[in-house]
Amino acid sequence: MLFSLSCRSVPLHSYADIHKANRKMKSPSQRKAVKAPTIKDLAKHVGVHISTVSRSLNPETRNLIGSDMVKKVLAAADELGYVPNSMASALRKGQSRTIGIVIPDLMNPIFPPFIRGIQDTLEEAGYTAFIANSDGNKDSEQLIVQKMKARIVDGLIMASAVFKNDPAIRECTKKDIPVVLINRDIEDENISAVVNDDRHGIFEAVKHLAELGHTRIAHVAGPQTTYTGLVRYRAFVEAMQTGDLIFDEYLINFAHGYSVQAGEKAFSQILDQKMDFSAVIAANDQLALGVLDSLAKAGKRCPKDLSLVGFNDMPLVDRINPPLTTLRIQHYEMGAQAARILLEELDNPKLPTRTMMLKPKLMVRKSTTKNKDH
Amino acid sequence: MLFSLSCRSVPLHSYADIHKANRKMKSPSQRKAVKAPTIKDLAKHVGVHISTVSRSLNPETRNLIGSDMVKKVLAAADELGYVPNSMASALRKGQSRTIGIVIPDLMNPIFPPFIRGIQDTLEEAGYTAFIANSDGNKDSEQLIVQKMKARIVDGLIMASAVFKNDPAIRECTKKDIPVVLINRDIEDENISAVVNDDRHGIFEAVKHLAELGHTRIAHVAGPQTTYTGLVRYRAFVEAMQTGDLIFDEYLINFAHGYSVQAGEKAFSQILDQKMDFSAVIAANDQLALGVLDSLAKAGKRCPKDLSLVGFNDMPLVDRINPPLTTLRIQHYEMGAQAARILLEELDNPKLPTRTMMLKPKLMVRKSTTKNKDH
DNA sequence: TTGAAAGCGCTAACAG
DNA sequence: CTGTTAGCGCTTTCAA
Repeated sequence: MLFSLSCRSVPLHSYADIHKANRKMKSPSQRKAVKAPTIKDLAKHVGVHISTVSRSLNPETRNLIGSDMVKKVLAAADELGYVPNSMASALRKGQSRTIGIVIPDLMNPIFPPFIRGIQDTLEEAGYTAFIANSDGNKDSEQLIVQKMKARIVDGLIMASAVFKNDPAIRECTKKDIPVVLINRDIEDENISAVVNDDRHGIFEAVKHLAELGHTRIAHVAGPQTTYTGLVRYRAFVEAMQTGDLIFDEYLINFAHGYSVQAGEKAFSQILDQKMDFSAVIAANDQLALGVLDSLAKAGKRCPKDLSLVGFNDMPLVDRINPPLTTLRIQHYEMGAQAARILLEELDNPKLPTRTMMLKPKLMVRKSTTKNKDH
Repeated sequence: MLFSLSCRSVPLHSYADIHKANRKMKSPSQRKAVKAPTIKDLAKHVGVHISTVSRSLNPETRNLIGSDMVKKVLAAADELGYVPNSMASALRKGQSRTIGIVIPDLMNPIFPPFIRGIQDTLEEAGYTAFIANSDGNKDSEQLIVQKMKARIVDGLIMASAVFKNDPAIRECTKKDIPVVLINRDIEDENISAVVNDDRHGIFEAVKHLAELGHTRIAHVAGPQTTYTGLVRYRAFVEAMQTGDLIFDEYLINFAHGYSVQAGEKAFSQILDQKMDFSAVIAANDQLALGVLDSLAKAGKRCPKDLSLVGFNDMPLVDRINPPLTTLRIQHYEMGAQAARILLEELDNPKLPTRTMMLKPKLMVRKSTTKNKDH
């Protein structure tokens, strides 16, 4: 009953708090209905015991029952429109065939493909998912996990894991409910994860720019509190220190969030330094859009005055002006993999955890071009 | 220092930190399954009967219990980390505080805001949602509804209702489980719906173009098997037959789906007729993108040679080339309204059904301009 | 104000 | 092969 999976306001952790939050709940309605037939009705209709019906209905135990009996039961089920009550079954079996997905925000375009990948994979295994939005809030994330557990989810896929010391995750590992991280790896717990190979992506971007003759490359980094922000930043530094590139830490600035505005602000500050550089790699597409805005305000143009590479390949960035060179992440496939791993761990809890890394693909478009000063 | 520039209020995490954390990591075998405490454990811990605990926990029945008792129980619940098993409660109460959402495809960018609106509203009432994708398939939709009912959802919000004679919907009304339609109204059943005012939107678009001097306007219509496709088409015809506009049915062509490709094909066929027109309204943004592609292939340019209006205001269409004039739908608000209506019907099953219409807003951008031939 | 007891619908031993 | 029985964890009469 205490249920609300997405929480944006005040952090609430105690049991009492949860109930307080729900006090405005409406009173239950007595909906009169043609109440759904139960297994009992079915049994009566066929003239056998309910356990016979149960066994006939379950493919795993069907072999225990005479095939003509099975046929009769199935026919009756069809006739009455019987649908088993999965709550009852879940209660009895102690597993709900439900998993929880925690993401920061469904409206962020990178998440729908993740989720679709998860859902499609889960569905084949007869599982369903609850989706909750944490809005990047550590506290609400913890509350969500609590509520997910109330729903007795069999497992969890988290895309919003805070980088380190995530209490929500600890909560799960403690109770031994399997968790798979997606898009974020965490190193202080023993948990499986599916991540994009950010390092590879950044190296690809740098290589691409280097081949175009760029040597002085700036980086609008993401918040270093996020996995992607940190990993891409580190990869950038590493990549720039190889080959004939000129690494200059003053060409790096950190955005305060993954928004267009944050990108614009961060890049403006780089621009204000009046330093020499001919290309920039943004930690994601949103930031890249901000770079574009900042550039426009400075009266400069992309790619003529500056080459730009994004990260994510969000929908429509191939049609903006100029079409953005960026790294395409296998979002859907990552979701599917995460689901697969979770399913396996559900099946065999003693399985060792693993981290799977999928490579992104550089989509070369019009926002990058040869360095003319070269 | 540049680095500090990026800090939020949260501390930075470096790899060094992580390794440090790693070293003191517990071995995986230490993960013990501590099975969640039940109400029984709680009762034992406090030394009272489970029904006392149940009553103390539930705000509705809490008044029946001594306030010091309540306090003790709550404290114990907190201490043990007790989270009630909502399956058990659902089973007992015959109501799950869960609702189902059926959409064609989560990856279609118009749906996430719908869902977020629904989720946020539901959350306040202590409800959660299951989301299922029907991929526009009538059969899978019906299957989904069946599964949802197995999950004992208390109600349903459907965005994928086939326009007419939807068996899935009939199934629900038959069983008296409340349904709210979103983005699609249905005429042969008595069901509440929340829709965008498509007619208003099309009229706004036509008016806008008329004011720019366009008189011959084409329409790339959506599939007439969909609610939006049909309603927008009809509105277009109606709008064109008022004022000084020149209506010509040969300037209308129907796309076979809501995809870019379908839009391109449909518009190419209009173009092939070599007729005179200076503007086009596409039934949605995807189709509008197709129009842009078709136009480019024909060596013409927007808005110089043709003004274009889309529908939906998808993310980033304001940044494509040219920024698309389109109609912004209140997706999030529609979702919230649908949830509100469902909640009310859940609360009071005898409530008369209603249809709510939200007005879209014309976002004038660069894809429309004055008709120079005028 | 609290306790006892009866299930919600289903599954899984254990018998026959 | 099929029936009996005992719950899963919780809510809710009905008693006390």
